[in-house]
Amino acid sequence: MLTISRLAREAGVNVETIRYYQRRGLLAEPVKPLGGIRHYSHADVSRVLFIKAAQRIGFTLDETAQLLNLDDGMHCQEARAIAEHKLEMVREKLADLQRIEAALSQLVGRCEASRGKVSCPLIDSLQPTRDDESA
Amino acid sequence: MLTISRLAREAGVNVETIRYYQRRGLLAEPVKPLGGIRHYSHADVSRVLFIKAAQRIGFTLDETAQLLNLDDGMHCQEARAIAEHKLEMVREKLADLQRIEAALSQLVGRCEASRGKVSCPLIDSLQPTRDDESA
DNA sequence: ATAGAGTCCGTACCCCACTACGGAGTCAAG
DNA sequence: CTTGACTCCGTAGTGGGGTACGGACTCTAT
Repeated sequence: MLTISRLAREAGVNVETIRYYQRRGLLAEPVKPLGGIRHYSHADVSRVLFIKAAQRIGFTLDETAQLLNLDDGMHCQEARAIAEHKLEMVREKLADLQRIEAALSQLVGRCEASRGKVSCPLIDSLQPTRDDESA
Repeated sequence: MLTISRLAREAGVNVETIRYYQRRGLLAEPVKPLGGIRHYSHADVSRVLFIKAAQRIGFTLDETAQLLNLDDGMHCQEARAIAEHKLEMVREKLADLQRIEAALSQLVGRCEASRGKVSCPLIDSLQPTRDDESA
């Protein structure tokens, strides 16, 4: 069982961040033993680490809250709809990242050989294939 | 050749956003023909689309500016150092996304079958493998 | 020649995700 | 039983990434 400051330290965030996540509903506030001090578990550490990881890959706190709800368990119909939507987002991000990865690693490779100026077709790597809108 | 508002429309952003990116140095300001109006190219559209895609996968504008520098071309030594660093970030994000993808698609699969409550080990999917810190 | 739409530029404002601060309470060590 | 570190809670401030606004200018179309 951890105090709030240990939870924060183990998760690599500020104490205030924990309290902020509680206000936002991403983290439950443990019951306070009548005028005392709240206790946290290692599951809370994992939860905060997850939130931080989700943010790094571009999810907002609201989106992350939805992911956490899926983890917490909910009824199938709802869960499935949300999961499918998130899955779509995830796959788009994944595809973009893979294209960036390819472009960057090519650049590194070219740099190994050449000794002048080099550039990297990064911008092109992420252009939407325009089958749609022909304006 | 485009006006600023067409550039903005084609890239799906606000005119003010274009000007903001110029101030931040992510987009060059085309020369203004003496008391006239600036013109933009389709390359600028691509550039803005790239910025937006980079943001979706969790890069800040400063990081995105670095990626754009790589695209613009720079000297090998510098380029390579930056590219390798970004590549590392990209691969971490990729790994996290792949883990989330696996967890989500499992959840969707389970939902197909069951009809009660389901949950999804999302949090666990992103836990850092703790070889380090043994406190 | 003038109306209306668009541009230019500066400044101010907004939302999100924190982060800091301050006063009151708690708790363990000396 | 006091001191010092920590907790609790509310409220205020910060930085990133825009967004809005307003006045002067410019560029067509009529």
